[in-house]
Amino acid sequence: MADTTPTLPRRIAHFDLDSFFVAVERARDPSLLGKPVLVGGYGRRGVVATASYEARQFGCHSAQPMAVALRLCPQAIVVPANFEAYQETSKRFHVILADASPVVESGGIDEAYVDLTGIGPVEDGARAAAVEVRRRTREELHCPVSVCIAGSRTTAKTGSDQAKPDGLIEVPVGGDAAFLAPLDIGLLPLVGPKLADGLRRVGVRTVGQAAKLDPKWLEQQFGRAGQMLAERARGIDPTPVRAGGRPNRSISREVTFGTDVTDPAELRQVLRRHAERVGADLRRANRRARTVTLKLRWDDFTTLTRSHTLDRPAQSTPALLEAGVALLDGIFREHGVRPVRLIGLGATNLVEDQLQLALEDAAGGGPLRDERLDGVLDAIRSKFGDASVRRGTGTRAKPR
DNA sequence: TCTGGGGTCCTAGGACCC
DNA sequence: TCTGGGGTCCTAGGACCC
Repeated sequence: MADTTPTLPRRIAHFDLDSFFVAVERARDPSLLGKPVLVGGYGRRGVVATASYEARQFGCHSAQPMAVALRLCPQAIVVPANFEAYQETSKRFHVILADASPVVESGGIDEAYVDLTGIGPVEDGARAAAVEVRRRTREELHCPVSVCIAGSRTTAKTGSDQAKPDGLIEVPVGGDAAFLAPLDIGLLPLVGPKLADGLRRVGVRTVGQAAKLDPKWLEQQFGRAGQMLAERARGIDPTPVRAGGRPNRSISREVTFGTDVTDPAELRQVLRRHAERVGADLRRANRRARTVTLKLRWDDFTTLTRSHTLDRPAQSTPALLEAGVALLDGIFREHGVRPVRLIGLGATNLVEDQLQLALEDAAGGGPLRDERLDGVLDAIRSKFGDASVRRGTGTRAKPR
């Protein structure tokens, strides 16, 4: 039997908070209003996380080395990032969005997709909802937010960028391709520096020009990215907005040292901190890692990763640490000991936590004992802070 | 000028199995 | 004795995103 339900045209909104970190800092300290502000790392190797529009006038932008930004705009005020504050404001932002529609998918700390299909009157319900979100975000959070309402995620996301700062764009139903056509190809999500370069080499500068290329040829040249580009350049993107998003596929920690580190013992200590944090995240999420990945960046910026898939999915700090240390030792055997700029530890291949009792656990030693201890340490840290307690190095007397 | 930290997804080669 | 093709998993690296 044919479905005779009239289908409403999809109305997808993408909301994007304008220079979000700066906006939060200004809500905390209004003296920053109207001034060039750089939020980011102070240290020698710091980068800009967010630049205020006043600072952008001087050529400052995010991901730029702080030293470069300050050369361009010496009068800029540098504010270290307060992630807890941003997380808190982000949470309240998502509550406002949830009042507009049940279908909200976070796209990061400062942006979200909202499916507004069928919200309010057909003619202007989506727009009215977006206007209300903008009003509340401005009044309750003191954050300007730009938005685009369109027929797909790709168009909405591209459009919210065009709406900045503090603007609203509504692409008429069926008008996605026409809206995208004149825009620079690099503005389309999926098209980063490499793909944009490849496309420009064959004379493609705008989205409209990409839409005219043979999809088969695009796929041949650029693989899956080319295949997706062929569709999205034509305004085709049926990807749904998933309420609540999806669970993480990986959990990791990494740190760049202010000064390169060569001492393996010091690196192992940092790895221990990483393992504690990754492990705590895993346990909080009730997941286990099948694979552990070590990431290393030498002083010359070459970056390598080594991973190991475990016999038994792990969650405990010692299990993660043991795998990480073995991988680190392997790299040193392979390359010799060299100055390290960055070290990271990641957990991937995550699975649901299903406790499997093995004989060695029943005997009272082994992984389960480690996990009970981790649980105690997690509880103490959540009460008294991260630095309050640390595992002794001798909790497992391991024969070598 | 000298390059953060947290993620997602894709690719490609080799091992291994049928 | 020599030679297949397909599927899946693992690993390393890279593009891309905020």
